[in-house]
Amino acid sequence: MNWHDIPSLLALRAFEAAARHGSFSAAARDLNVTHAAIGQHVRALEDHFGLPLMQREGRGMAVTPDGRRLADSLGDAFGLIASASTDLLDQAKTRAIRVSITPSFAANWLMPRIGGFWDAHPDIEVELIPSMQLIDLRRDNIDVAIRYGDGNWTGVHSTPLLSAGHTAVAAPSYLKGCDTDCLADLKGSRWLLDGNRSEEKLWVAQNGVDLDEEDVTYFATGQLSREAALAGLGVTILPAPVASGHIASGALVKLCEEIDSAVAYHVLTRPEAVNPARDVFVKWLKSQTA
Amino acid sequence: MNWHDIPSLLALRAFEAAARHGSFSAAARDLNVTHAAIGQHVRALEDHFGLPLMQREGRGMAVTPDGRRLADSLGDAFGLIASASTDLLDQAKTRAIRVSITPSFAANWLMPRIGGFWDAHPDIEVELIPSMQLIDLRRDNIDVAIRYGDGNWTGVHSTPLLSAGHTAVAAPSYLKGCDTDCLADLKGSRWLLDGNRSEEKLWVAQNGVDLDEEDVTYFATGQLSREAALAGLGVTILPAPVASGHIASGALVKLCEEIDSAVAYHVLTRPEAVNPARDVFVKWLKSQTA
DNA sequence: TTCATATGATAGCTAGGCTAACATACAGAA
DNA sequence: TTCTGTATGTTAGCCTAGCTATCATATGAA
Repeated sequence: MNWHDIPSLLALRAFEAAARHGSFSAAARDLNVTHAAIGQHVRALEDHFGLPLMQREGRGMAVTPDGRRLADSLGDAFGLIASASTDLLDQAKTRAIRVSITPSFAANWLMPRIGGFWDAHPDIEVELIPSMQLIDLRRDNIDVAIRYGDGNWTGVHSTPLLSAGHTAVAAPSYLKGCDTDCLADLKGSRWLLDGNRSEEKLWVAQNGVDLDEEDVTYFATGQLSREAALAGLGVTILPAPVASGHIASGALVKLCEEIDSAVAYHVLTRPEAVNPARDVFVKWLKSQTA
Repeated sequence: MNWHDIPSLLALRAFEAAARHGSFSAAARDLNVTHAAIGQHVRALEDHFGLPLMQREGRGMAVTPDGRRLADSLGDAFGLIASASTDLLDQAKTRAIRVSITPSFAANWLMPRIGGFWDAHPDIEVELIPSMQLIDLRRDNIDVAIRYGDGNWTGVHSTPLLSAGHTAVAAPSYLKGCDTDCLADLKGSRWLLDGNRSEEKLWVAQNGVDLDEEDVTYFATGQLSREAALAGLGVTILPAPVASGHIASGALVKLCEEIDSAVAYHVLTRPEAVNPARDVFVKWLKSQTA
């Protein structure tokens, strides 16, 4: 396709609108520009083709036979473009929004609540994608990601969803009635920690417990350390939203909780991506923590 | 047609080229932009539609099924636009170029020569439009105008074609052998002048003849005054190119001629209008005065 | 004649489109 | 395995195509 002989697509669009309306002013209103812009485009096309396309007729403009032929072809072409665009937008509206969440957050916070979203929005399908890492929203085609941290990530828009201070918990069977007021009271316990979470070790150290002098077992994932605690094997540390579910069910007991934590669960999105359904879901997420 | 839901036409063009080539770099070469421009456009479209359109595949890019559907529609649409544009350009190439000339210039300078142009360029049709006034090239759909004056017109490109100093002439039958060296020698003659040409009166006055003391008849048009002179009724003043034809035929005798005149015949065009045939004709016009 | 609404013309503004430059990734040749 | 050519990814910053604002003239209805 030799684009050299084809004039400005914006000029062609302006001309097609002017020809369809028989008026520069009406075309301007249609395209949200001034009549001057339409006029300039049409003149430029007449210069490019070396033929008059429209001419004055009273207050409006009449299309010449040459102009009529061009306008008809352009109408067909832009009609195809409009149809293809609309079809794709409709298709995008029907696809599930892809949400990346950590497995623990999904199990303990989101799943218990997602039924409410489905009830309220049966027209919006949500595809939950468990993932442990911070992903690339664009490359991985993710609409929303929920991640635990300080929210200071580049390239995405992040808003805090809910606070997630560290919480020390253990199974009732492990505690056997032991009383605790602070982390230091837990000295001598068996610690079950996620080897990846240096923040947890820091929190414990900052609260009077030297982990180097404690009985600590490090697990490859937080899920494994959590399951070990649920089995009554010792004390573990969970983010508050994850812990709350287990505590409510009585499977774990809250021993000590971090107040005013800098870390939280955040909602990550790409604002340049237009997606109304994604926006509805994010709004619902935030309504669950109000 | 709701243009609000339709993304940038330039972005759609970039995407169609990338899809057709399976490569940002090849599309860039096709459209004479950088691969970065293509990449940005495709990403912007993916954000607009909320769907991936192309994805990495080794060194090139593969089109997704959604992208393929869009690309096919765009290919059809841009094909229509290309066809319509090319057809109109071809049509413009075949139409006659419209040349506006004054009747006297046509009769005395152009018509004796135009046969040479037709012989050299049988493929270019020239439509001669006699007109007395300076016209609006665009409004009147004129490709070339040839006009007499100082060339200082706004809104058009003018280049001098041939000098056109004033020339005093009379029929041999009127002169009856009278000898002249300058205009002053013509005192006492009957002057036949175009009432519209104040420049001619000025020239005569500047060369020693007070027309207020002469026998002067003013005509409504230059043609009438010229025909009166051809009939032997007196002395008239013509632009040199108009006079030269009559002098060569012996119908008129040159009495006195203006040297280094500021006025000339000029070729007027609109450079913003693209028209190769017009350019060929203008080039030929200038070759006739080299 | 007056008034509303059209197009014509153009100086000047601005943001969409692009480039330049540097990055990483892929694939084939040596 | 290494090197090289060529692909895409990213982004700061430039710039001109596209537009607006403004004032002009022209048209047609009241």
